[in-house]
Amino acid sequence: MPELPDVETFRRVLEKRALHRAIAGFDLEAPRLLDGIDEAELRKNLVSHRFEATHRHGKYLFTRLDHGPWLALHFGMTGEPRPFGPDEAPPPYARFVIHFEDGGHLAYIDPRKLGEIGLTPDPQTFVHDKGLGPDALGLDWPTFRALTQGARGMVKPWLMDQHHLAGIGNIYGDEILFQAGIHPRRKMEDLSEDELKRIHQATQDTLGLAIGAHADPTRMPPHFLIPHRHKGGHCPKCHTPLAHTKIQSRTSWYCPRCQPP
DNA sequence: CTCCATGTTTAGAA
DNA sequence: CTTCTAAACATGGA
Repeated sequence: MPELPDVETFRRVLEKRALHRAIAGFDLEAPRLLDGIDEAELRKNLVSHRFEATHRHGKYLFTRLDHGPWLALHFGMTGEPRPFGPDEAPPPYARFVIHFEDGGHLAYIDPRKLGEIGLTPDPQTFVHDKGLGPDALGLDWPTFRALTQGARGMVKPWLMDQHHLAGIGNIYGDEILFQAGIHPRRKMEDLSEDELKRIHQATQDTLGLAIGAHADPTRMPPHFLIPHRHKGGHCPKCHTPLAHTKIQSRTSWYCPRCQPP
């Protein structure tokens, strides 16, 4: 699930459930998740401290500790934060569980262990070091247009490249191009100003509506592609059977009528 | 058993 | 140098 709307939803969960609570300790079942730090360093930075703020950039979630540094979380393909109570058992696939002194817990669940847990002095430094582009949400048209200047290659991979824009993955890349009426294999250098504008608008609208739906596919607006992007699915706008193709070894779903080549 | 999966990185081909 | 493809990572679900 973790693309920008999912991670924004996670951020709101942490904002409500993880701040200002003293950390008693943690269990780390999958040390491979650590990125650039070891368990001892993580322990030194978390234990007896508390989270005081949250921030999101693209698919990364940050929480600031009371002594300055930020915990940086990436959720891979299957990661998700999940708070649970003092008398509850940890959820399945809890790879990293923070225990608060008040008895509550915060689990980081990740069946496939493709996520990342790290520390950074601040999100700006982190974003710079990773070479991430600006956050896809809230990007204005002049900035978006400037980013696309000189861009080449297929539009879908361009949108999904975190160095251009941060936050769009395979699912929302399809959704944005569907809403914009652009075929995923169209080339950046062939897109008109009007088409780029449609992609920009669709990006803002799609991400905003998805966040409004708490990134829950069952709560997406009726004109969304997401609930239909599977075998036998039809276009929610014109009812044409959906088509799919492999782009960069990922499946892209689109409507062959609303998104002509 | 086989195929597919929301991400990122990397090797190799073109 | 850039673009594109395939695969690897680890694991579960259909």
